[in-house]
Amino acid sequence: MRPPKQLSVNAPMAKTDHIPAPAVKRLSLYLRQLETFHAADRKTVSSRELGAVLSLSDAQVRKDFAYFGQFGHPGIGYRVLELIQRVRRILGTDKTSNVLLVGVGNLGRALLAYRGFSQRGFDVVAVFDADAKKIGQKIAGPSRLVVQSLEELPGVVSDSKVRTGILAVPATAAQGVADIMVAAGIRGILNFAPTVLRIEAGVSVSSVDLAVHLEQLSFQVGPSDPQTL
Amino acid sequence: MRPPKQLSVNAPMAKTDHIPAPAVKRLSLYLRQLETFHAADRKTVSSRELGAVLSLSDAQVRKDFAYFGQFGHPGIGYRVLELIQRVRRILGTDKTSNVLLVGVGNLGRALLAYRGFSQRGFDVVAVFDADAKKIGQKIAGPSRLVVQSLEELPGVVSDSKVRTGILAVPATAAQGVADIMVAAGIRGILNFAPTVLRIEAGVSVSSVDLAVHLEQLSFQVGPSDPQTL
DNA sequence: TTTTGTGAATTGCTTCACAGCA
DNA sequence: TGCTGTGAAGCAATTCACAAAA
Repeated sequence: MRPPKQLSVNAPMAKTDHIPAPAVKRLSLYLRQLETFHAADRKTVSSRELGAVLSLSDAQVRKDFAYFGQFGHPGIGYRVLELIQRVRRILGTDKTSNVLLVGVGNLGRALLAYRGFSQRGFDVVAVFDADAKKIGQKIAGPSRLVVQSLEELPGVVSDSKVRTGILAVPATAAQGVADIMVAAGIRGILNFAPTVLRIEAGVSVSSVDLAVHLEQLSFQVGPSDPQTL
Repeated sequence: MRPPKQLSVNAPMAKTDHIPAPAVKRLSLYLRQLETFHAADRKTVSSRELGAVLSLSDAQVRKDFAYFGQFGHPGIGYRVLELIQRVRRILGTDKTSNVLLVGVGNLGRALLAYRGFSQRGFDVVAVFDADAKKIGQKIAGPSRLVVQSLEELPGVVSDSKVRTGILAVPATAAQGVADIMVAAGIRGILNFAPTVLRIEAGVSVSSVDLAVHLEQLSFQVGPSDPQTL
């Protein structure tokens, strides 16, 4: 299955045969764990170790990386720092990218205060809200962001080359704001509103529904009232 | 090297042969959509319609429900209200359940203000933080909650029959707090800290890593700088 | 040795297609 | 007719197992 495809100075992401979505999801988890290993000064790690921490088989780990090229060193394992850099490149987070946020309610403010985004290469460069009372408000913290009107969104997208937007508005407003984002040129939306967005093909949507996660737990934990039908 | 296989789900319904995890996930999405249909006064819905909204095949929808029993009516479809009730029972959200939250930072406050939880049958009955300065603070809103010390957590768990906890603390504190939760009898943890929790079998964990979702989008959208190595 | 990378085998999930019922 | 429920088929993802490399 592998033609003599040496990847040295070539092949940025050449082999996009077809990558399972679950593998891409795990890539983020590997990256996070690799960064933990790096912080602990580990130089190399084997597929077995990395898998054990994440409750995955060693074969799973190796196959996931193999979708993207040759990353490991037989007899040694994977070099932590090298693998971090290559995974970041695959995910497109090796360079910081600009994102915008719409919806400065409780959730929006929490997301703005969340340090994890900038640590992982995402920089919130503009904030919008539909509520006229919020426009002009300064966001607490070092960001110096000021809440802008939605009307200014298209201009910001083209000026700042923003490709990704975070949607933290009520469910009833989500579709309308999403339409504005897409029309302005946004190519990916991280949606926190508990509703289905209808979006044209070519634009990616990732939805996070907090209640859904609690329901999944509820199912796994089982009914508190074990009999009953 | 096999990942641990826990989960001894005690069968609430007769036919708990083995249910695919993706099917359970979709159940939450079906429920949300059914509630939307109900709000629009729809009395029945076919697998085709329900699937179309969620971008799923009709067969997928029927098979998912079939894992749990006979829900539909040939020639009619599914009765919306009846299906809502049965899905809620399956997920264990037909009766409100008590949950607790640890970590009253930005994210924790946003989660406390999120109405979605109570709408879906979850009631946050207690809030904890490790920071002595926060203990005793009242939480804004109608809940009348007061931030408590972690030392009081075990008592609250047994008194209020809390089985689920939301973890909204920094990554460095997450494992320690999780251990306290588990020791106190918590059976399910919704974890917002970007770290892997090591938890004994029999306790479920669902992790939400906000940065991971952005990374997935980043991969799907592709590099902003398409050439380059 | 240890450990990767990968074809082959296996497991699991989704779709197909149709019997049966309203 | 319209639609569900379900075995069978098809496809996708995971695990197995081993050659090759250090």
